[in-house]
Amino acid sequence: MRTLTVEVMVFNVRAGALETLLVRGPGNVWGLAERPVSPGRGLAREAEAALAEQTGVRGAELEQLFTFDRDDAHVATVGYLALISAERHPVTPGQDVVEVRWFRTDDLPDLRPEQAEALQYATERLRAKASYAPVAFVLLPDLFSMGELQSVYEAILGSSLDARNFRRDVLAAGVVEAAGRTRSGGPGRPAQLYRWRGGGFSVVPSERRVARAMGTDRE
Amino acid sequence: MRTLTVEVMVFNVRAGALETLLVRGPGNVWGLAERPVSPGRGLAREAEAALAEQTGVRGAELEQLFTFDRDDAHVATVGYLALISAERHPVTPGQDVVEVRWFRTDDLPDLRPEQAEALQYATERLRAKASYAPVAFVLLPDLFSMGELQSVYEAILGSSLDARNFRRDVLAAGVVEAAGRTRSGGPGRPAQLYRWRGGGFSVVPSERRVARAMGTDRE
DNA sequence: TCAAAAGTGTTTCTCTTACACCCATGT
DNA sequence: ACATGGGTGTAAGAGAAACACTTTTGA
Repeated sequence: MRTLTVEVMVFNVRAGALETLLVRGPGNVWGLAERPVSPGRGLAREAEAALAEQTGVRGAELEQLFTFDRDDAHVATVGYLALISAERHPVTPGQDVVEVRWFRTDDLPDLRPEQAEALQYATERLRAKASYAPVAFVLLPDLFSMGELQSVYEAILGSSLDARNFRRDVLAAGVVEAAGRTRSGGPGRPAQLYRWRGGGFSVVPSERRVARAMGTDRE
Repeated sequence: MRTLTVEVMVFNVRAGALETLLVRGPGNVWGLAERPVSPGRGLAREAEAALAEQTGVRGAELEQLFTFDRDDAHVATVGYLALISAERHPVTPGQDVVEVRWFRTDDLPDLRPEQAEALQYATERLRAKASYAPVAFVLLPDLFSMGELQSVYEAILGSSLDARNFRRDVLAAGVVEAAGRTRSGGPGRPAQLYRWRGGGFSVVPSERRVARAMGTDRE
């Protein structure tokens, strides 16, 4: 009696590109982490469970996206959106899962058309969300440079930002504080490091709107 | 086996106030139009059916809002939002319905707490929607004055707008055309009448954003 | 003649964007 | 030396908000 399921669309940013987490089941077909809903447990809880069971990812922030029609036996599915750092959340295939892998969002394997559509919608919502909620901090380590912060936003928004405006607006928004340290590491001048300060993390956006959104409380 | 239901939150503007349509069932308790979902019919279709059966309202534009957790027997409910003109849509109680009535949104009867919460959320979403979608035209007759258009927006947004800015921005957006007639009727100088021209109808909004939003296509 | 709604432009301020050069390190 | 990313300020244009008075009707 699988009348209702949940499914989870998970995103990450790596090397300046947006990535999606998919699972490959016994049928050798890639798809989203999903799970039938049992009464009394709460939809968000079920979505967390689906994600934990099938990919090993725990503790992600989930946001309900949309409830999609499905076929006759499987009436509907409630889609959830999550944004996590791949480094902090190693994935391990659960039972009934052959493989779990990140795919670049612009280069996905074949998916069932409903899921491809749902992912398309999720990408749009994630972009919109970046302009009103401080979405990037879950993806970054505790200390990060302005350049890293900016490139996370560029990957999510799919467009490039002006570094001077970005820096000015982020600092003016006061959502970030200088850690007082710098990091040399690679080539180029060492970067000042920042840490995020603020309570929590959580449409054609401007740079200032992105910056202001970083100060918004979760949801 | 009522695992999934739909429920419909319907709004209207009358006398400058936002109103909500509620139904009173056999238990003498007020609530939203709702209905269990049968497999294979589509959620939006079911929501339309719930509204038609219980209130007699047909042909409303419905937008999916959110899927809410419910109790154990009744796992979840998918909430839909509709905005209709009370004048154009007379209500008639359906079978199993004792009474159907409009209530001012700021003066609702006792409702089950989940439904009161859902309505609260729907009101916020309606306000947000007014700033990006041309929401008011479903509420107005074919010919209407600037003042009427403005007061519909004021009721939805819950705040007052500057008449000069509103007029300028609405005309500049080109979503409305002068009908060439005026209407005397009440006290005050007769108003120029306008009709809406544009394809279809369908967050802290400014007056210009409201005006621009009137030109947006459905959804 | 009074109350009530309609109509009409301008100004100020803020927000947004575009834009070029020098600095500090690793190789 | 050179390649690479870091760091700094200003100016011009678009968008947003505030604002007061005259006009036309019904009562």
